[in-house]
Amino acid sequence: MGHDEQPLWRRAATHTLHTSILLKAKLEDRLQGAEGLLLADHEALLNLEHFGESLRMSDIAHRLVLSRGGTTKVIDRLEEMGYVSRSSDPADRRATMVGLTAAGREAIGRAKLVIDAGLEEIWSTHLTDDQSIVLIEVMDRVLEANRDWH
Amino acid sequence: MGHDEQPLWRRAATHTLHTSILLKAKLEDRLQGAEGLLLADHEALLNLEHFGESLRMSDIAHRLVLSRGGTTKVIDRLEEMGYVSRSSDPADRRATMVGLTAAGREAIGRAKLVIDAGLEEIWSTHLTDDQSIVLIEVMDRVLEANRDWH
DNA sequence: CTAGATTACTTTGCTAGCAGACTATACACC
DNA sequence: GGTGTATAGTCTGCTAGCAAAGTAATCTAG
Repeated sequence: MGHDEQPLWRRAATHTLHTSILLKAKLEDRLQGAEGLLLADHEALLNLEHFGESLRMSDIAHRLVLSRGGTTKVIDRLEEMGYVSRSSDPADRRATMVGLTAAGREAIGRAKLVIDAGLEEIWSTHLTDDQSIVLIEVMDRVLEANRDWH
Repeated sequence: MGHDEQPLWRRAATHTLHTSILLKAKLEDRLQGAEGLLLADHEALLNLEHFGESLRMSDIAHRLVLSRGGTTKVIDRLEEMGYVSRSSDPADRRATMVGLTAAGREAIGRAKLVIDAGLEEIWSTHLTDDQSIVLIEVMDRVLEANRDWH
């Protein structure tokens, strides 16, 4: 075994890919079990919380790196759960504004506990601060360099 | 902005998650465009290449961290493309052995070029060797600690 | 040797998300 | 104004993958 001659960055890339696919599944499983939310749902709620609580569909799509159709479905789900509400933008009647409801704000609070616990269990005991800093740097840089894709 | 008080490992975790979701999509898009293969297909082929070229379905499922049903579909696809062939294990007739065909071996060669080019474009210019080593260490450790899940 | 339990795989029904078509509104230029 | 073009969102198939039920072969007890 191990007659591979892979450059370091390639091994880093494949390890990162494998690990994060598994962990995404694990985290999503937790969140869905506890709150009936997908990670995409949670991200949408977080974005609404952070950015004015009233975003247009296309803004949400862009922030979630999701197709327009996918975003429609995410917001459909959240609206059905009573966590967000749609309203028409009077200034541009093509646009749909999405806002958090009170129930949505409560859901964020509960979800945050689940996510934190999950991430902590998965990651915290395995990461030193130095390693965390490297990860943040690298991921930021790579994300920025590839964000425009698609 | 940035009145967040998140611990470092949490930011590292979320950055890693976001980045790798995007990059998986980008890489898969390349591979599918060039060879009509999904990453799961490619992983299956690689596993067949590395481990004796004849694995049982359940071995493949385990290695790909995929459900049994999902594995059936992956192998269906690859068989239809002529890259693998199924045969019954004479020693245990419940089992299905999957083997690479010559065309499958060629496909691996072509896919490797696509994957390498994609990974290189995405990662190589952004990773120093030191950073790569940190990533490999961390991802290995985290994967190992969470592998048993599911 | 045969009844029940286990294992290996496939099939079926479901959900998430994409791509592309469609509708409605807004803008630009004549 | 009117006409062409771009944009916002939704709708309609389609695919990947899961979970759970179904089938077939093997093992274990008695």
